[in-house]
Amino acid sequence: MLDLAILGLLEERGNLHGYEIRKQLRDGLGLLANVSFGSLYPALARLEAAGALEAIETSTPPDAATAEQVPPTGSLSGERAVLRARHRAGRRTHGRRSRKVYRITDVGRETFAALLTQPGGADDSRSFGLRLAFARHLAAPARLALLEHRRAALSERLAEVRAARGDRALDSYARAVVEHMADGVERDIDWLDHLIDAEQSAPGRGAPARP
Amino acid sequence: MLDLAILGLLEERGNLHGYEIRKQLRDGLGLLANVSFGSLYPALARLEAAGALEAIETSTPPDAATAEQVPPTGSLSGERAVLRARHRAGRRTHGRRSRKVYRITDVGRETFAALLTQPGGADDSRSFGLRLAFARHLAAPARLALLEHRRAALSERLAEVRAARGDRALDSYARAVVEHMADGVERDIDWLDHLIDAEQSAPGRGAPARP
DNA sequence: GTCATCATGTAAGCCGTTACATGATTGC
DNA sequence: GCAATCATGTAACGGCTTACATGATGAC
Repeated sequence: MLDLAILGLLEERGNLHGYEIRKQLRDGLGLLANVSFGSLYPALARLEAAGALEAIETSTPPDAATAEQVPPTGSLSGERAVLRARHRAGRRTHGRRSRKVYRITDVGRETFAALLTQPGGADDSRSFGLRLAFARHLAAPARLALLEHRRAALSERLAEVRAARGDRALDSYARAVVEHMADGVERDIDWLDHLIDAEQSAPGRGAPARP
Repeated sequence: MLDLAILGLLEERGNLHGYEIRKQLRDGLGLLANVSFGSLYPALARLEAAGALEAIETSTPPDAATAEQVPPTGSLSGERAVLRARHRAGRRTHGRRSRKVYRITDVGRETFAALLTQPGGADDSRSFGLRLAFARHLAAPARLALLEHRRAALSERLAEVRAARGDRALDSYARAVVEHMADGVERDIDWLDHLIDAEQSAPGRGAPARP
C-alpha cells in the first residue's frame, strides 16, 4: 500500500525525495497520514532495488561521479565512510544535507498500474480510498470494476453487521457501536452508488490510462 | 486489542473455548471479524501464561490427572506424544476433540479494566469501537473520558482532512475521497456528541464497574 | 471411505511501528 | 553554542495474516 502511494505521488507530482514524500503523504491526502520514516525509507530502497524508481542527481558537481564509483564494502563503518566521502565530495545541493531525489521509471509505472488494478487487499477502506484517489490513471472499465468490487464487499459487510444488530445479548453501548457501524456502511454504499452512476453517465470524464 | 476482546467476551459471556470465541467474535460484534486462529490461540496461551485466564476441566475423567503430570519435554515429538496421551486418557468431553475451556481470573479482570481505561491505541476507530462496546464495565467518569478523548482525536483529524480538502492539486477522484472522508469524520463527531449528551444527562444509566 | 465440521496449535512472513544513530544548516 | 528543522537511514519489535500439521467425529 505504501508502494502504491509512493509510485502514485511520484507519477503525479514528479520527482521527490523521501522527506518531501512524507510531507505530501501527511497533508496532501488524508489517507496514510503518519507514515513513518522507518517504513518509508526501506520502501524507497526496495522500490529502487526493484527498478521501479531511480535516484537522480540534482545538479551534482562533476567530482560526485567518482564518489559514485566507490564499491559497496558490506561493512557498516565502510558505508558510513562512503557517505562522509560523498558529503565531502559536495553532494549538498543547495545548503541542506544531500537529498536523494527519486524518479519513477517505466517499470515503476507498470508496477503502479498493477497495484492499482489487482483485486488483492482492496477490501479495506484505506486501500480502496488510495486506489480511488489515483483512479484517473485507470481506464474507465477498470475504474468501474474497482467501484463495483468495493460495493460488493460493502454489501457483504452490511449483511454481517445487520445480523450482528439482531443479537439480543448486546447492551446499549455495544448496540450503539453496531448501529453506527451499520449506518456507516450504508452511507458508504450510497456514496459508491453515486460514483458508479456518475461513472456510467459520463464515461469519458476521467483521463484515460495514458493521456 | 485481541486481548481486550477475549477478556471482554469471557467476562460477559462466561467460559468459552477458542473455537467458540472466534465464532462470537465473527458474528457477535462486527468489529474484529476475521480474526484468525493463528493469532487467537497464541493470544489465549499468552493470557493463560500471564494468569489472566485459566483452563478449566470440563467433566474430566479421573485418569486425566495423571496425564496432566507428564512434564514438558521441550521437544516437538514429545509434546505431540503428550497430546496423544491426553486423547487416549479420555479428555474428549462430549464426542468432539478435547476442547480447552477458559475462565477469566481476577487478574484477568484487572487486565481487562486496564486495557479498557488506558489511553494508548484508542485513537483508531476499531480500538475505540471495541472499548465503547464494553463501556458498561467502565465507571461513568471513565466512560465520559473515553468518549471525549475520542472526540478530541476526531477533531484534530477533521482539521487535517479539511486542510487537505483545500489542496488545489487534487483531481476529481482524489477530491471525492477527501470530501467523503471529511463527511465521515463529521458524522462520527456528531454521533459522539449525542453519546456524550446522553451520558451527561443520564449519568446512572450504565452499570457501574462492579455491579 | 471420504468429506465437512469441530478443534488446537506452529511457522513463516508482511507491513507497519518506535527508538536509535547520524549529520548539515539556519536562526537565536 | 544550542535548538529546530531538514534529511537519511538501521534495529528491534508488534500484531496480524496465511499456510501448514494434526486429529476426532458425524453424515453421506
